[in-house]
Amino acid sequence: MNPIAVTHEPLAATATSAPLCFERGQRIHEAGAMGFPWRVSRGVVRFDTAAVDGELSFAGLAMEGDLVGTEVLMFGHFAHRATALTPCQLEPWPGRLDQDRAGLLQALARAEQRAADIVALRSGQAMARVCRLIELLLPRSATAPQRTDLPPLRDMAEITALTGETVSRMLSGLRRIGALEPERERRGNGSKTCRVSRELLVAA
Amino acid sequence: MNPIAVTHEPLAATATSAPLCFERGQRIHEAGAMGFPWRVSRGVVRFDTAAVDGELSFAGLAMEGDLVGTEVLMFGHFAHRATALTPCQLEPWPGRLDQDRAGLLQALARAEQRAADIVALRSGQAMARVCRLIELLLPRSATAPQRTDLPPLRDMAEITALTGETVSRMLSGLRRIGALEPERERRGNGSKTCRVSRELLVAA
DNA sequence: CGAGCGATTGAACCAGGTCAAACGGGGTGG
DNA sequence: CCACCCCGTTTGACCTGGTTCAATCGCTCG
Repeated sequence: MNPIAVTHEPLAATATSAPLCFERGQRIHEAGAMGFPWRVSRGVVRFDTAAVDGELSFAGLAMEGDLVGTEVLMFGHFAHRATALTPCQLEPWPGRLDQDRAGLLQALARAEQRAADIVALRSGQAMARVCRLIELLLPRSATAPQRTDLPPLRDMAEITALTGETVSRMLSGLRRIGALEPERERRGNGSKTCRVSRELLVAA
Repeated sequence: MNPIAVTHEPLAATATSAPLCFERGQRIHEAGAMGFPWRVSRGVVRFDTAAVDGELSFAGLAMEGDLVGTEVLMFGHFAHRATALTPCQLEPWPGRLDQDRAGLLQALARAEQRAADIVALRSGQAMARVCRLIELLLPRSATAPQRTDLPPLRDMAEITALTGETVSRMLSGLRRIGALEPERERRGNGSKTCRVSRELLVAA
């Protein structure tokens, strides 16, 4: 559908220097597949890992500036499945193959920060978790309009360790107090753009 | 008490090449303090970070082989408070200051693994979480006796996102079925060494 | 001995899970 | 064009696992 978006195989093989775009829900790479590391230049990426029982389960997020799949430089294949949680854009990393110590250090610090974020996303009351998640999904630039394509309920539920029903109830609550407003003009895919009021969000 | 253990200040300043030992509960470094990165050679370290409200809250774990405080190489100070969750031993990292790309890559992969572990520690039923935590605290070597100094209830509660009361009930349950057995001969500090049956643990 | 603190246990409560029904919108086939 | 289906979402009613509050215990240290 999106002419820019392509499937994993060719892009992983070419490691072109052009950034690549993915739509909400699109697979970026499969666990165990081979490829190269990426850097998220826009959007949010979801990781899933194979649990002991073989089931894939939520394992983490990567956001603007984070690296994706650095483990291929060690193990030769991706440890997690990566999916676009919001429309997002990735660029090959490192741009040049010289040893990028500073980049790695930064990635390490970011990874730890991200881990702390995720712990926070799964702690506390249901409403607070959902609000934190929405906040995380808002575009980083403060000037940008506060609107976002919310991921499917199922994703939000797995990320916050709640059930879909509970997330739905929380979203309803947010709509009721005006913190969240559905926008007309839905695109062909199931995405539902919402206008978000940051103030009401943190208040809720 | 332990003659090997020393407080944070001197060791952070010296960055000696000798490994350092900490007892259960001992502070390793404070958030915001200056110092050098470490590598955990034995035991488990707990991180706490200042939340938005200024409160310190659980943010992660570092286990055997993980790096601690690499962010000082970027920011000049520690991002988290680090505390010894079990008796543990740290060594300065890197041993030599040449660019250790492989080490950094490994650290990155480990950090992601750790993040996934922690997500797992805070998901699912209370009993399962407590069991997973205990398993994580067991010494890594398969040959070693399956015993461990359990951290204070308060720590276990914060790590698993449960209450102290619930953790206590779960531990009582594990003792009842013989998966956990308190050992006599308690040391001076509050530590309670326990014998653990891995089989019964995973069964519970 | 008594103070203090963590751990344990009990009882009541409630936030969120579970189950089930209904809704809505997009796609498909007639 | 409409009928139908599919699937994600919404909403309600009920249930329960874990929290909360509180009382007690046990150990350590003054």
